[in-house]
Amino acid sequence: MPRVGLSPEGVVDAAIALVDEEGPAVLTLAAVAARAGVATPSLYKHVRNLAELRRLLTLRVLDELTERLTTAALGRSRDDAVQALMRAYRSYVVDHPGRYAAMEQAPDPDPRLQAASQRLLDVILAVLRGYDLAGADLVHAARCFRSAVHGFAVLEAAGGFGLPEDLETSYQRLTAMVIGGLHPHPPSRG
Amino acid sequence: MPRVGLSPEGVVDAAIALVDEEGPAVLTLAAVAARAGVATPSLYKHVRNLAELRRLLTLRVLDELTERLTTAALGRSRDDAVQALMRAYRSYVVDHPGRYAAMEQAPDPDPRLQAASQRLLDVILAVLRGYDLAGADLVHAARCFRSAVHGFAVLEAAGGFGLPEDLETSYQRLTAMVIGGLHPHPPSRG
DNA sequence: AGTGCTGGCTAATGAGATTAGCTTTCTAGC
DNA sequence: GCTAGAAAGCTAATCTCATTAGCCAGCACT
Repeated sequence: MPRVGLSPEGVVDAAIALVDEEGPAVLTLAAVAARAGVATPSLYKHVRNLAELRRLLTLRVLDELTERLTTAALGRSRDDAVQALMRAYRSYVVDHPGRYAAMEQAPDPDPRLQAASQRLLDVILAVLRGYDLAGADLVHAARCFRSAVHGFAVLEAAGGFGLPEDLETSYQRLTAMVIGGLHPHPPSRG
Repeated sequence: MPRVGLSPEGVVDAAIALVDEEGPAVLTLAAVAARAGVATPSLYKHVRNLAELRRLLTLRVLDELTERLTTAALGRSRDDAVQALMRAYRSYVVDHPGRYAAMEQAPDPDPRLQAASQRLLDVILAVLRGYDLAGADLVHAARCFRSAVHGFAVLEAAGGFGLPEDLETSYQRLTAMVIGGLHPHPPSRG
């Protein structure tokens, strides 16, 4: 039997293609093996087990996302940069909803994942530092940013927005809300 | 063998207790059966299958959440109500992170689930109507609210906020951000 | 041509979901 | 109290999938 020439990256490629096409629920070693043209046990020559494959998948997605965010933020600052970041984030999710939904949520002690999360966070922090934020305020702002953006992403990727109103418009409102939250607040009228 | 006196509700109770204690990953029929003191196949007398159990779990969580939000919003309006809603939402997640994380995300055609989602949405819409929002604007506002609140909830329930800064403070900032987004915007300074 | 590593395979084990079919416990009605 | 039938449990069996063990061929380098 001719060798397929698989590699850890190739296995992740197959897994990514799979979840892109059929959603995160069908991510099994059996399905990945079938798509890679190989028997299931052969995958173990490249990845330790299913959990590891999930981890590598998450890593890949985090890196792709960071790449897009970095590119989008380059040469921009403050509101302009926040807007670019948010646009880039959603464009990734819209382009690859299955991939985004397949990402692991639980915190993972794997240092590669920690590093990837940190890189993603760093891009966000770099942009937020453009406002006069420091220390704890910067952390709180980053959490607010992530909550809004990730919340929208999860809901959209999972098909959680049922109504027909335009999602692009909703996202613009969300963007305005986030940007508004980064500026000093006028007195509220209740 | 004496009957355990199980019921669909009892099975869901066991599943809830399980995910509360050990997280969403261990939700299997085998584990639920063990906790209920019954052999795995016996569960099929009460729920059609694992997917159905997940659905019932989600339904239960949605209803509990709606109950809390409804109580919190009663007698309040506008910023006061939004604040109460958000506080109640997070308190539920903090009280039962496993339960929240175990909820199904994918849209489900089951009419019971659709109805439960609608009830939850209705509470939010009722509060947001206190601002001068109508039609599409109301929908966009509700989506922003859900994104922020659900995003924070998911990240917190999954342990996604690694840094030591106070989460309560972060959530207050998020609340301020959401409320700010519901008021007319002052001109931005970039 | 020879050797060793590597990637692929088959066989086997074990968990978990699901189905079939049997048995026992309640409950209602007599 | 006695019994028929439904309901609720159980065991046995099947299927899918993850994982491990152990075998064999292709490839790289001598």
